Amino acid sequence: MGNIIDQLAGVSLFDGLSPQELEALAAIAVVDKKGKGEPIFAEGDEADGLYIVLEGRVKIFKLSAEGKEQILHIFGAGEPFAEVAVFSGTTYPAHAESLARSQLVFLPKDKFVELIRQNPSLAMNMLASVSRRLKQFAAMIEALSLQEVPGRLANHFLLLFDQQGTGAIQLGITKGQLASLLGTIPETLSRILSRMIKQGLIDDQGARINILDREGLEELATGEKRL
Amino acid sequence: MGNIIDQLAGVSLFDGLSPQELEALAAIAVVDKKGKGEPIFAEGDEADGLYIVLEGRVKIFKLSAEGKEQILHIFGAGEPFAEVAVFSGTTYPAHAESLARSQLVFLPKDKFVELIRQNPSLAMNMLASVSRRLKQFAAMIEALSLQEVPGRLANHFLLLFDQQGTGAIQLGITKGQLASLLGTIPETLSRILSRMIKQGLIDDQGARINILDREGLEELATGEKRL
DNA sequence: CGTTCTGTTGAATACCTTCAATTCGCGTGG
DNA sequence: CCACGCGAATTGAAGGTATTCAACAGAACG
Repeated sequence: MGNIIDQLAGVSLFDGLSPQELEALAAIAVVDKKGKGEPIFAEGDEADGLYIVLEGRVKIFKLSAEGKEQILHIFGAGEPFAEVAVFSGTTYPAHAESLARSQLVFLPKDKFVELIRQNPSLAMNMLASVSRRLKQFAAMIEALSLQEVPGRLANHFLLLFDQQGTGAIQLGITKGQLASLLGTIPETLSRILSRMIKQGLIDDQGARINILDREGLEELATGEKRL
Repeated sequence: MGNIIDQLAGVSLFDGLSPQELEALAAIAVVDKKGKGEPIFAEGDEADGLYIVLEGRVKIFKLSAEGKEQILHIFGAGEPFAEVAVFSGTTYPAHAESLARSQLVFLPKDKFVELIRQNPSLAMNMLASVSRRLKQFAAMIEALSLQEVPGRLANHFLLLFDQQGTGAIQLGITKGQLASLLGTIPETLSRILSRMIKQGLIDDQGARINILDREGLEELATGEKRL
């Protein structure tokens, strides 16, 4: 199917690959569809390869003994995940679940490693991708350890603001998921949102948040001020 | 200096490289010595390359606005750090400081990237290294978000137990540094240690800790029990 | 129109941090 | 060799932030 090749060509991880190389990729690719809420793999599962999201959304998360979840990442179209599985260890280090009707590409470990070996550009792209991920995780550790929930939330809003270029932010996920992404629980998030509203920092319209006072959020994020 | 080549040959990141390749590495390597407490780079500094610890210890850490520090990693002999700088972004994402009299090798970004391009094995080794790091960070996020300090500490002890293969653990760092690594402060660590002692889980001899009840620590780490 | 999932709010509690005061350990200099 | 001094570690009391548990409101969905 030329279709798969076209879709792979749009994945930034594969930027700079020749048509032949893309074809080699497509040759080993397996398309997989998942419904909303359907698990993709569980932590500890045998790791046979990595995935790329063609369509939909996927969450990567850890679970505590008591069932609390910490979302590590939410991936959308064009993003690869579980690359770690290919290069380190034999099992997946976290859970993956589809958040919507999704279309995925699975690339088997062994064959993919061969392609990387033969392909310096692909290797560099992989390194860039994993390194970016590492930086994001470092920022997450910093946030969890050195900031309180209001600061983390303010940070998140500012990030979305910059990404979306508008004061009318789309969360893109439920508030419960946002709480889990920030390392807290829905109740706490709800309380902090209402405090932010009371102070005129934001306006809450459900899945859309309006940034009313960017300055104020920045002061929260840097710890200069508190709610 | 053949000396440098020998030392680089002992670095696992360079496993599988031919003598010529090692020589090419040595040709671009710059040796650097740092004293105890001396900064190596600061977060936000222009990132020109990566480092390898030949001797000594280096801590990588984030700082909060109020000056609290979160240690991300402590590296010893043979370990590379700041690889991220080479592949993603132009500035270092955290601070680095020497914890002892250290000898470092600096590898300039541009030249090192060239070597990777020409060297699939080196690329694979780099990918494995960064991926391992990513897994460690994921575990750290999990710990910070889903475990309380006693659980994190128990986990850390169990890790050292397995690494060192003996119940007489050497911390290798000060308790203050351990606190920062676990995302807490010395006072809290101290209190929890004394509770662990009271319950007969461990015995505290300063820089050495004796594991008296591995089972009990595991129950703490999994959340089955609390202090 | 009812059922279910998501989100909100309140009260009580738990955990960790902050601040302050000692104590301990150890290297340095007398 | 001992005494001093300084940083590291410990301990206590008070306070703050986030979680837990429970009840309820609201939105989404069939």
